Amino acid sequence: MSGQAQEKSAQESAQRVYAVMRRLVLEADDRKQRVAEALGMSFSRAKALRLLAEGPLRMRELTSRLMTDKPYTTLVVDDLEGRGFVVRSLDPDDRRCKVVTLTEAGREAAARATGILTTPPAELAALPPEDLADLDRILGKLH
Amino acid sequence: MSGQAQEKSAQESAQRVYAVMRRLVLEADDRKQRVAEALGMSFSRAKALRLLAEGPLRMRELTSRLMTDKPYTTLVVDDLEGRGFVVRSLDPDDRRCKVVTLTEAGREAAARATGILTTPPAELAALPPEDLADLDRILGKLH
DNA sequence: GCTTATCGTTGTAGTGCTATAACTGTTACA
DNA sequence: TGTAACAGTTATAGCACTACAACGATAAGC
Repeated sequence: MSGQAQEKSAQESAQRVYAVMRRLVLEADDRKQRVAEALGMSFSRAKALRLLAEGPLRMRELTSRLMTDKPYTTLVVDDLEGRGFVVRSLDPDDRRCKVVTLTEAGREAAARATGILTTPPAELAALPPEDLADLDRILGKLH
Repeated sequence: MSGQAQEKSAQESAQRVYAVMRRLVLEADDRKQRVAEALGMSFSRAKALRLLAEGPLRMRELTSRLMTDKPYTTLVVDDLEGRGFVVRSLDPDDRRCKVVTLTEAGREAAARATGILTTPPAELAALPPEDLADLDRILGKLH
């Protein structure tokens, strides 16, 4: 096979591979809904919880990480605070800022969401262990 | 390695693999937006166009494939028809039904959307050809 | 032929998110 | 010290999508 033909076939492979990945992950459209149902809140709230599970954030940081705007962040945090999943506290270093921190209940909810979102589809998990090891090795190269 | 340990490690692999897939595909959140911008319409319209690119559908079928309800399908098709991307015609076999068919312009728009959505991320396409061939072979087993 | 069901349409209401402006309290800087 | 900038909140309006009820036209079944 010529170099060009090899390159072409590699790009076709990439396209097929990406199509399968899309199918596997977009079955996750359904998962967003499952998370929303499991936690009794819209998915964007769950997303905020999962972000905060990595550590407390100022409102401003949360806004930027959620790719939203300040007023909506206020709304989301109001809601999460009302449910007892987060607390707001003043940042001692800058009294303009408020720091949002997960409560224990919030941490549990975030973990539940993460569990639902990160569990691989049965189809994928059912591949032979050698195949999974190969996928793991190859995709591990990406960062 | 014992059978149990092997099984455990396989499931851990699956989880890591799925996490990478999620990251690659959900970079596609951005792609939905890019499609919407490129076509100047909301993503759900583009989804309808892509469905119709496989062949004409009755309103009822479109509703079911888009997982939406009848009134919204009417709205979407009204919009697409107004843009000259689809035409409605009476189904000769059942005069209650209307068949929605892509126009040439609609076909082009659908192709543009598909191009944006199915192009593999550069990161993935840049893997060595052997790796892409392996991924292709393994993921090809899934259906 | 009459009833029942289906297809598409219209209308209305509600949800979740986005966008913008205005305001308060706090900080930074000239 | 006075001015500008920033963090967060409130209020308002709009968009995309969902959900439900009702209607006319057509088809199917008894």
